[in-house]
Amino acid sequence: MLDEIFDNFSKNSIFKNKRTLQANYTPEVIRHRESEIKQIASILAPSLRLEKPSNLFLYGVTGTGKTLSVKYVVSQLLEKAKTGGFNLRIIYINCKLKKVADTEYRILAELLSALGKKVPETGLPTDSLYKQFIEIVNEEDQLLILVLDEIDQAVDKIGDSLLYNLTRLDSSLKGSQISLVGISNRLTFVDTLDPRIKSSLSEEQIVFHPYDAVQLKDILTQRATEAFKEGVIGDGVLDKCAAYAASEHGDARRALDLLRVAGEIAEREGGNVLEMKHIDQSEQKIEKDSVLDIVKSQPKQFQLTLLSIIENARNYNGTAFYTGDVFEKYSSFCQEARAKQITQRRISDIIGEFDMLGLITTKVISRGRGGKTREIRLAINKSLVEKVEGILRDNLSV
DNA sequence: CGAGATTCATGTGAAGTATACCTTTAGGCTTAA
DNA sequence: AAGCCTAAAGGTATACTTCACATGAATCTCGTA
Repeated sequence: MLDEIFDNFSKNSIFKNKRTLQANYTPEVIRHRESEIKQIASILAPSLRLEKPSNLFLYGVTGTGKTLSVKYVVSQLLEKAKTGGFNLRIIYINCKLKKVADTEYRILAELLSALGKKVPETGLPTDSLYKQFIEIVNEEDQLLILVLDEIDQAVDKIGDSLLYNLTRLDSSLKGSQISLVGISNRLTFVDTLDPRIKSSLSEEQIVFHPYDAVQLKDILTQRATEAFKEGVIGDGVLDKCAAYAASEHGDARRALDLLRVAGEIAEREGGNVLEMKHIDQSEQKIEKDSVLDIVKSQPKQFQLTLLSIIENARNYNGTAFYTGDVFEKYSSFCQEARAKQITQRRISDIIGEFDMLGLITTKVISRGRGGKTREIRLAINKSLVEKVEGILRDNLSV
Protein backbone atom coordinates (compact mmCIF):
# COMPACT_ATOMS: atom_id res chain seq x y z
CA MET A 1 0.00 0.00 0.00
CA LEU A 2 2.71 2.43 0.94
CA ASP A 3 4.80 1.38 -1.99
CA GLU A 4 2.28 2.95 -4.23
CA ILE A 5 2.49 6.24 -2.43
CA PHE A 6 6.24 6.27 -2.43
CA ASP A 7 6.51 5.26 -6.04
CA ASN A 8 4.06 7.86 -7.12
CA PHE A 9 5.85 10.39 -5.11
CA SER A 10 9.25 9.87 -6.58
CA LYS A 11 7.94 9.49 -10.08
CA ASN A 12 5.63 12.45 -10.21
CA SER A 13 7.75 14.96 -8.42
CA ILE A 14 7.53 18.34 -10.01
CA PHE A 15 10.86 19.21 -8.48
CA LYS A 16 14.13 18.65 -10.17
CA ASN A 17 16.26 19.91 -7.33
CA LYS A 18 14.38 21.39 -4.45
CA ARG A 19 17.50 22.40 -2.60
CA THR A 20 17.96 25.42 -4.78
CA LEU A 21 14.90 27.01 -3.21
CA GLN A 22 15.99 26.49 0.35
CA ALA A 23 17.20 29.37 2.42
CA ASN A 24 20.71 28.13 2.95
CA TYR A 25 21.42 27.38 -0.68
CA THR A 26 24.07 29.45 -2.37
CA PRO A 27 23.59 29.62 -6.12
CA GLU A 28 26.58 29.83 -8.39
CA VAL A 29 25.55 33.13 -9.79
CA ILE A 30 24.08 35.74 -7.53
CA ARG A 31 22.05 38.23 -9.45
CA HIS A 32 21.59 41.91 -8.75
CA ARG A 33 24.17 41.92 -6.01
CA GLU A 34 27.28 42.11 -8.12
CA SER A 35 28.42 45.47 -6.86
CA GLU A 36 27.83 44.63 -3.22
CA ILE A 37 29.69 41.38 -3.59
CA LYS A 38 32.58 43.15 -5.22
CA GLN A 39 32.69 45.64 -2.41
CA ILE A 40 32.68 42.95 0.23
CA ALA A 41 35.34 41.05 -1.62
CA SER A 42 37.62 44.03 -1.94
CA ILE A 43 37.23 44.85 1.72
CA LEU A 44 37.97 41.32 2.81
CA ALA A 45 40.67 40.73 0.23
CA PRO A 46 43.60 41.80 2.42
CA SER A 47 43.00 38.63 4.37
CA LEU A 48 44.62 36.76 1.51
CA ARG A 49 47.86 38.43 2.41
CA LEU A 50 47.10 37.71 6.04
CA GLU A 51 46.53 41.37 6.66
CA LYS A 52 43.65 42.34 8.81
CA PRO A 53 40.69 43.51 6.74
CA SER A 54 38.66 46.42 8.04
CA ASN A 55 35.71 45.59 10.17
CA LEU A 56 32.65 45.61 8.03
CA PHE A 57 29.04 46.33 8.62
CA LEU A 58 26.16 45.33 6.38
CA TYR A 59 22.66 46.76 6.54
CA GLY A 60 19.45 45.91 4.84
CA VAL A 61 16.04 44.52 5.63
CA THR A 62 15.54 40.77 5.66
CA GLY A 63 15.86 38.91 2.42
CA THR A 64 18.03 41.42 0.60
CA GLY A 65 20.88 39.01 0.15
CA LYS A 66 23.20 40.12 2.94
CA THR A 67 23.87 36.72 4.36
CA LEU A 68 23.98 35.16 0.95
CA SER A 69 26.51 37.64 -0.38
CA VAL A 70 28.76 37.29 2.62
CA LYS A 71 28.63 33.54 2.50
CA TYR A 72 29.42 33.59 -1.15
CA VAL A 73 32.45 35.83 -0.77
CA VAL A 74 33.57 33.85 2.21
CA SER A 75 33.44 30.54 0.41
CA GLN A 76 35.46 31.98 -2.45
CA LEU A 77 37.95 33.41 -0.02
CA LEU A 78 38.35 30.10 1.73
CA GLU A 79 38.96 28.40 -1.57
CA LYS A 80 41.66 30.88 -2.47
CA ALA A 81 43.15 30.59 0.97
CA LYS A 82 43.27 26.83 0.68
CA THR A 83 45.11 26.80 -2.59
CA GLY A 84 47.43 29.53 -1.39
CA GLY A 85 48.08 27.77 1.88
CA PHE A 86 46.86 30.63 4.03
CA ASN A 87 45.62 30.11 7.48
CA LEU A 88 42.27 31.77 7.20
CA ARG A 89 39.31 30.91 9.29
CA ILE A 90 35.81 32.20 9.00
CA ILE A 91 33.07 31.72 11.52
CA TYR A 92 29.46 32.48 10.90
CA ILE A 93 27.06 32.91 13.78
CA ASN A 94 23.42 33.82 13.75
CA CYS A 95 22.76 35.71 16.96
CA LYS A 96 19.03 35.56 16.76
CA LEU A 97 18.28 31.94 17.45
CA LYS A 98 16.61 31.73 20.78
CA LYS A 99 18.09 29.30 23.27
CA VAL A 100 21.16 29.00 21.11
CA ALA A 101 22.62 32.44 21.02
CA ASP A 102 20.70 35.06 22.88
CA THR A 103 23.12 35.98 25.64
CA GLU A 104 26.76 36.99 25.61
CA TYR A 105 27.71 33.69 27.15
CA ARG A 106 25.76 31.63 24.65
CA ILE A 107 27.09 33.47 21.65
CA LEU A 108 30.61 32.89 22.89
CA ALA A 109 29.81 29.25 23.50
CA GLU A 110 28.56 29.05 19.95
CA LEU A 111 31.73 30.69 18.74
CA LEU A 112 33.89 28.22 20.61
CA SER A 113 32.00 25.23 19.37
CA ALA A 114 32.52 26.52 15.84
CA LEU A 115 36.22 26.39 16.63
CA GLY A 116 35.79 22.83 17.75
CA LYS A 117 35.73 23.38 21.47
CA LYS A 118 32.76 22.21 23.45
CA VAL A 119 31.84 24.29 26.46
CA PRO A 120 29.16 23.64 29.06
CA GLU A 121 26.01 25.66 28.69
CA THR A 122 26.24 27.12 32.14
CA GLY A 123 28.54 27.23 35.10
CA LEU A 124 31.60 28.88 33.65
CA PRO A 125 32.47 32.50 34.09
CA THR A 126 32.09 34.48 30.90
CA ASP A 127 35.67 35.72 30.98
CA SER A 128 36.92 32.19 31.00
CA LEU A 129 35.23 31.71 27.67
CA TYR A 130 37.07 34.72 26.34
CA LYS A 131 40.26 33.25 27.69
CA GLN A 132 39.64 29.93 26.02
CA PHE A 133 38.77 31.70 22.83
CA ILE A 134 42.00 33.66 22.84
CA GLU A 135 43.92 30.53 23.65
CA ILE A 136 42.54 28.61 20.71
CA VAL A 137 43.10 31.47 18.34
CA ASN A 138 46.64 31.90 19.58
CA GLU A 139 47.49 28.25 19.05
CA GLU A 140 48.60 29.12 15.59
CA ASP A 141 48.91 32.35 13.72
CA GLN A 142 45.85 32.89 11.69
CA LEU A 143 43.34 35.34 10.46
CA LEU A 144 39.85 35.04 11.77
CA ILE A 145 36.81 36.57 10.18
CA LEU A 146 33.82 36.62 12.43
CA VAL A 147 30.45 37.01 10.79
CA LEU A 148 27.74 37.99 13.24
CA ASP A 149 24.33 37.81 11.66
CA GLU A 150 21.42 39.73 13.13
CA ILE A 151 23.48 41.35 15.84
CA ASP A 152 21.03 44.16 16.20
CA GLN A 153 18.67 41.69 17.81
CA ALA A 154 21.33 40.41 20.15
CA VAL A 155 22.47 43.85 21.18
CA ASP A 156 18.91 44.94 21.85
CA LYS A 157 18.67 42.14 24.28
CA ILE A 158 22.02 41.84 25.94
CA GLY A 159 23.67 45.20 25.43
CA ASP A 160 26.89 45.96 23.62
CA SER A 161 29.41 44.44 25.99
CA LEU A 162 29.95 41.54 23.64
CA LEU A 163 30.85 43.81 20.75
CA TYR A 164 32.99 45.95 22.98
CA ASN A 165 34.97 42.96 24.14
CA LEU A 166 35.31 41.55 20.67
CA THR A 167 36.63 44.76 19.23
CA ARG A 168 39.22 44.96 21.98
CA LEU A 169 40.29 41.38 21.66
CA ASP A 170 43.01 42.26 19.19
CA SER A 171 45.38 43.46 21.85
CA SER A 172 45.55 40.10 23.57
CA LEU A 173 46.26 38.18 20.39
CA LYS A 174 49.78 37.42 19.38
CA GLY A 175 50.19 36.40 15.78
CA SER A 176 46.52 36.22 14.90
CA GLN A 177 44.03 38.82 13.95
CA ILE A 178 40.28 39.10 14.01
CA SER A 179 37.96 41.01 11.75
CA LEU A 180 34.31 41.43 12.43
CA VAL A 181 31.55 41.42 9.89
CA GLY A 182 28.29 42.55 11.42
CA ILE A 183 24.96 42.09 9.72
CA SER A 184 21.98 44.12 10.82
CA ASN A 185 18.45 44.60 9.66
CA ARG A 186 18.12 48.02 11.11
CA LEU A 187 19.89 50.91 9.51
CA THR A 188 19.90 52.93 12.69
CA PHE A 189 21.61 50.19 14.60
CA VAL A 190 25.11 51.64 14.98
CA ASP A 191 23.74 54.88 16.30
CA THR A 192 22.59 53.10 19.40
CA LEU A 193 26.07 51.79 20.08
CA ASP A 194 28.71 53.19 22.34
CA PRO A 195 30.80 55.59 20.24
CA ARG A 196 33.97 53.61 20.81
CA ILE A 197 32.43 50.44 19.46
CA LYS A 198 30.77 52.36 16.70
CA SER A 199 33.97 53.76 15.31
CA SER A 200 35.90 50.54 15.35
CA LEU A 201 33.08 48.38 14.14
CA SER A 202 31.86 50.39 11.23
CA GLU A 203 35.12 51.06 9.46
CA GLU A 204 33.36 50.03 6.30
CA GLN A 205 29.66 49.90 5.63
CA ILE A 206 27.52 48.59 2.86
CA VAL A 207 23.82 49.10 2.55
CA PHE A 208 21.72 46.48 0.80
CA HIS A 209 18.67 47.95 -0.86
CA PRO A 210 15.56 45.85 -1.30
CA TYR A 211 15.01 44.13 -4.61
CA ASP A 212 12.31 45.53 -6.80
CA ALA A 213 9.67 43.35 -8.45
CA VAL A 214 11.60 42.97 -11.68
CA GLN A 215 14.73 41.82 -9.92
CA LEU A 216 12.75 39.45 -7.76
CA LYS A 217 11.16 37.94 -10.82
CA ASP A 218 14.57 37.47 -12.33
CA ILE A 219 15.91 35.76 -9.24
CA LEU A 220 12.89 33.55 -8.99
CA THR A 221 13.16 32.56 -12.61
CA GLN A 222 16.78 31.65 -12.19
CA ARG A 223 16.15 29.50 -9.16
CA ALA A 224 12.95 28.02 -10.47
CA THR A 225 14.56 26.69 -13.61
CA GLU A 226 17.04 24.85 -11.45
CA ALA A 227 14.48 23.69 -8.95
CA PHE A 228 11.54 22.58 -11.03
CA LYS A 229 11.15 20.29 -13.96
CA GLU A 230 10.34 21.96 -17.19
CA GLY A 231 6.83 23.16 -17.83
CA VAL A 232 5.42 22.65 -14.36
CA ILE A 233 5.13 26.30 -13.54
CA GLY A 234 1.86 27.80 -14.58
CA ASP A 235 1.32 31.18 -16.18
CA GLY A 236 1.96 34.17 -14.01
CA VAL A 237 2.95 32.15 -10.99
CA LEU A 238 6.39 33.65 -10.75
CA ASP A 239 4.99 37.12 -11.29
CA LYS A 240 2.62 36.61 -8.45
CA CYS A 241 5.36 35.38 -6.17
CA ALA A 242 7.52 38.33 -7.02
CA ALA A 243 4.66 40.73 -6.49
CA TYR A 244 3.90 39.28 -3.10
CA ALA A 245 7.47 39.56 -1.99
CA ALA A 246 7.95 43.00 -3.44
CA SER A 247 5.07 44.22 -1.36
CA GLU A 248 6.86 42.78 1.66
CA HIS A 249 9.75 45.20 1.20
CA GLY A 250 11.50 43.11 -1.43
CA ASP A 251 12.19 40.08 0.67
CA ALA A 252 13.69 37.49 -1.65
CA ARG A 253 13.87 34.80 0.98
CA ARG A 254 10.15 35.09 1.38
CA ALA A 255 9.60 34.83 -2.32
CA LEU A 256 11.65 31.66 -2.52
CA ASP A 257 9.94 30.13 0.48
CA LEU A 258 6.65 30.97 -1.08
CA LEU A 259 7.60 29.20 -4.25
CA ARG A 260 9.03 26.17 -2.53
CA VAL A 261 6.09 25.62 -0.23
CA ALA A 262 3.70 26.20 -3.11
CA GLY A 263 5.57 23.49 -4.96
CA GLU A 264 5.25 21.13 -2.05
CA ILE A 265 1.55 21.79 -1.80
CA ALA A 266 1.04 21.21 -5.51
CA GLU A 267 3.02 18.03 -5.32
CA ARG A 268 1.08 16.71 -2.38
CA GLU A 269 -2.12 17.36 -4.22
CA GLY A 270 -0.78 15.09 -6.88
CA GLY A 271 -0.99 17.69 -9.59
CA ASN A 272 1.88 18.27 -11.92
CA VAL A 273 1.40 21.95 -12.48
CA LEU A 274 2.13 24.74 -10.09
CA GLU A 275 -0.77 27.15 -10.18
CA MET A 276 -1.71 30.51 -8.77
CA LYS A 277 -3.93 29.07 -6.09
CA HIS A 278 -0.99 27.19 -4.65
CA ILE A 279 0.78 30.45 -4.04
CA ASP A 280 -2.13 31.71 -1.99
CA GLN A 281 -2.23 28.53 0.04
CA SER A 282 1.49 28.69 0.44
CA GLU A 283 1.33 32.19 1.80
CA GLN A 284 -1.05 31.16 4.52
CA LYS A 285 0.86 28.05 5.36
CA ILE A 286 4.15 29.87 5.77
CA GLU A 287 2.76 32.42 8.09
CA LYS A 288 0.99 29.77 10.07
CA ASP A 289 4.03 27.57 10.38
CA SER A 290 6.36 30.30 11.46
CA VAL A 291 4.02 31.56 14.14
CA LEU A 292 3.28 28.06 15.38
CA ASP A 293 6.98 27.28 15.57
CA ILE A 294 7.63 30.32 17.66
CA VAL A 295 4.74 29.57 19.95
CA LYS A 296 5.66 25.94 20.46
CA SER A 297 9.24 26.72 21.32
CA GLN A 298 8.31 29.09 24.12
CA PRO A 299 8.85 28.09 27.74
CA LYS A 300 5.84 27.37 29.88
CA GLN A 301 5.51 30.73 31.58
CA PHE A 302 5.71 32.44 28.21
CA GLN A 303 2.98 30.20 26.88
CA LEU A 304 0.74 30.94 29.84
CA THR A 305 1.30 34.62 29.31
CA LEU A 306 0.52 34.36 25.63
CA LEU A 307 -2.66 32.47 26.35
CA SER A 308 -3.77 35.20 28.73
CA ILE A 309 -3.06 37.75 26.05
CA ILE A 310 -5.15 35.83 23.56
CA GLU A 311 -7.99 35.48 26.01
CA ASN A 312 -7.92 39.19 26.68
CA ALA A 313 -7.78 39.99 23.00
CA ARG A 314 -10.97 38.02 22.57
CA ASN A 315 -12.74 39.73 25.43
CA TYR A 316 -11.74 43.18 24.31
CA ASN A 317 -12.44 42.25 20.72
CA GLY A 318 -9.97 44.40 18.88
CA THR A 319 -9.57 47.21 21.34
CA ALA A 320 -6.37 47.38 23.31
CA PHE A 321 -5.90 46.03 26.82
CA TYR A 322 -3.27 46.48 29.48
CA THR A 323 -0.61 44.71 31.49
CA GLY A 324 -2.86 44.48 34.52
CA ASP A 325 -5.56 42.65 32.55
CA VAL A 326 -3.05 40.16 31.26
CA PHE A 327 -1.61 39.53 34.67
CA GLU A 328 -5.01 38.97 36.19
CA LYS A 329 -5.94 36.44 33.55
CA TYR A 330 -2.55 34.86 33.85
CA SER A 331 -3.02 34.39 37.57
CA SER A 332 -6.27 32.54 37.10
CA PHE A 333 -4.72 30.32 34.43
CA CYS A 334 -1.91 29.49 36.80
CA GLN A 335 -4.33 28.33 39.44
CA GLU A 336 -6.25 26.31 36.92
CA ALA A 337 -3.14 24.68 35.57
CA ARG A 338 -1.63 24.38 39.01
CA ALA A 339 1.45 26.08 37.69
CA LYS A 340 3.80 28.18 39.70
CA GLN A 341 2.92 31.81 39.43
CA ILE A 342 5.38 34.44 38.41
CA THR A 343 5.40 38.07 39.51
CA GLN A 344 3.95 40.90 37.53
CA ARG A 345 7.39 42.39 37.18
CA ARG A 346 8.47 39.37 35.19
CA ILE A 347 5.27 39.21 33.16
CA SER A 348 5.96 42.76 32.13
CA ASP A 349 9.32 41.67 30.74
CA ILE A 350 7.78 38.69 29.02
CA ILE A 351 5.22 40.91 27.34
CA GLY A 352 8.12 42.98 26.13
CA GLU A 353 9.74 39.90 24.63
CA PHE A 354 6.59 38.92 22.78
CA ASP A 355 6.59 42.39 21.34
CA MET A 356 10.10 41.80 20.06
CA LEU A 357 9.02 38.51 18.54
CA GLY A 358 6.27 40.34 16.71
CA LEU A 359 3.39 38.30 18.10
CA ILE A 360 1.91 41.37 19.70
CA THR A 361 2.36 45.09 19.42
CA THR A 362 2.68 47.18 22.52
CA LYS A 363 2.98 50.82 23.31
CA VAL A 364 3.77 52.36 26.65
CA ILE A 365 1.16 54.99 27.34
CA SER A 366 0.14 57.19 30.18
CA ARG A 367 -3.53 57.17 31.01
CA GLY A 368 -3.20 60.26 33.07
CA ARG A 369 -4.56 59.62 36.45
CA GLY A 370 -5.25 56.08 35.35
CA GLY A 371 -1.53 55.48 35.57
CA LYS A 372 1.08 54.40 33.09
CA THR A 373 0.94 51.07 31.36
CA ARG A 374 1.44 49.11 28.19
CA GLU A 375 -1.25 49.10 25.60
CA ILE A 376 -1.32 45.63 24.07
CA ARG A 377 -2.76 44.29 20.86
CA LEU A 378 -2.43 40.90 19.23
CA ALA A 379 -0.62 40.98 15.91
CA ILE A 380 -1.81 37.63 14.57
CA ASN A 381 -4.80 37.09 12.37
CA LYS A 382 -7.95 35.51 13.69
CA SER A 383 -7.93 32.01 12.27
CA LEU A 384 -4.36 31.60 13.36
CA VAL A 385 -5.14 32.76 16.85
CA GLU A 386 -7.60 29.92 17.29
CA LYS A 387 -4.99 27.45 16.21
CA VAL A 388 -2.42 28.92 18.55
CA GLU A 389 -4.90 28.93 21.38
CA GLY A 390 -5.68 25.30 20.75
CA ILE A 391 -2.06 24.34 20.95
CA LEU A 392 -1.49 26.33 24.07
CA ARG A 393 -4.52 24.94 25.86
CA ASP A 394 -3.55 21.45 24.90
CA ASN A 395 -0.05 21.97 26.05
CA LEU A 396 -0.95 23.55 29.35
CA SER A 397 -4.17 21.64 30.01
CA VAL A 398 -6.16 24.74 30.82
C1' DC B 1 -9.45 80.09 35.59
C1' DG B 2 -4.93 78.39 35.58
C1' DA B 3 -0.49 76.97 37.70
C1' DG B 4 1.28 73.66 40.45
C1' DA B 5 0.63 69.49 43.37
C1' DT B 6 -1.22 64.94 43.52
C1' DT B 7 -2.36 60.51 41.93
C1' DC B 8 -2.67 56.21 39.68
C1' DA B 9 -0.89 51.75 37.62
C1' DT B 10 2.78 50.23 36.03
C1' DG B 11 7.44 50.92 33.70
C1' DT B 12 12.22 50.23 34.87
C1' DG B 13 16.57 49.51 37.20
C1' DA B 14 19.35 47.31 40.69
C1' DA B 15 20.20 43.96 43.81
C1' DG B 16 19.10 39.58 45.78
C1' DT B 17 17.65 34.44 45.60
C1' DA B 18 17.09 29.67 43.91
C1' DT B 19 18.56 26.31 40.86
C1' DA B 20 21.40 23.82 37.92
C1' DC B 21 25.72 23.13 36.59
C1' DC B 22 31.02 23.58 36.31
C1' DT B 23 35.95 23.24 38.15
C1' DT B 24 39.06 22.57 41.83
C1' DT B 25 40.56 20.40 45.80
C1' DA B 26 41.11 17.32 49.52
C1' DG B 27 40.48 12.94 51.35
C1' DG B 28 40.24 8.13 50.91
C1' DC B 29 41.02 4.00 48.65
C1' DT B 30 43.62 0.99 45.43
C1' DT B 31 47.57 -0.43 43.07
C1' DA B 32 52.29 -1.20 42.02
C1' DA B 33 56.97 -0.80 43.09
C1' DA C 1 54.51 6.71 46.49
C1' DA C 2 51.56 7.21 42.66
C1' DG C 3 47.13 6.93 40.62
C1' DC C 4 42.32 7.16 40.63
C1' DC C 5 37.70 8.13 42.32
C1' DT C 6 34.39 10.75 44.99
C1' DA C 7 32.31 14.26 47.43
C1' DA C 8 32.55 18.75 49.21
C1' DA C 9 33.67 23.55 48.39
C1' DG C 10 33.53 27.45 45.84
C1' DG C 11 32.19 29.66 41.76
C1' DT C 12 28.94 31.09 37.55
C1' DA C 13 24.74 31.84 34.36
C1' DT C 14 20.00 32.10 34.17
C1' DA C 15 15.34 32.89 35.43
C1' DC C 16 12.93 34.87 38.63
C1' DT C 17 11.80 37.91 42.91
C1' DT C 18 12.06 42.00 45.84
C1' DC C 19 12.65 46.61 46.59
C1' DA C 20 12.59 51.19 45.23
C1' DC C 21 12.19 54.79 42.39
C1' DA C 22 10.60 56.95 37.81
C1' DT C 23 6.81 58.35 34.65
C1' DG C 24 3.55 61.51 32.77
C1' DA C 25 -0.95 63.07 31.79
C1' DA C 26 -5.66 63.37 34.05
C1' DT C 27 -7.41 65.31 38.05
C1' DC C 28 -7.46 67.99 42.12
C1' DT C 29 -6.33 72.19 44.95
C1' DC C 30 -6.17 76.62 45.87
C1' DG C 31 -4.83 81.30 45.11
C1' DT C 32 -6.22 84.91 42.05
C1' DA C 33 -8.92 87.64 38.70
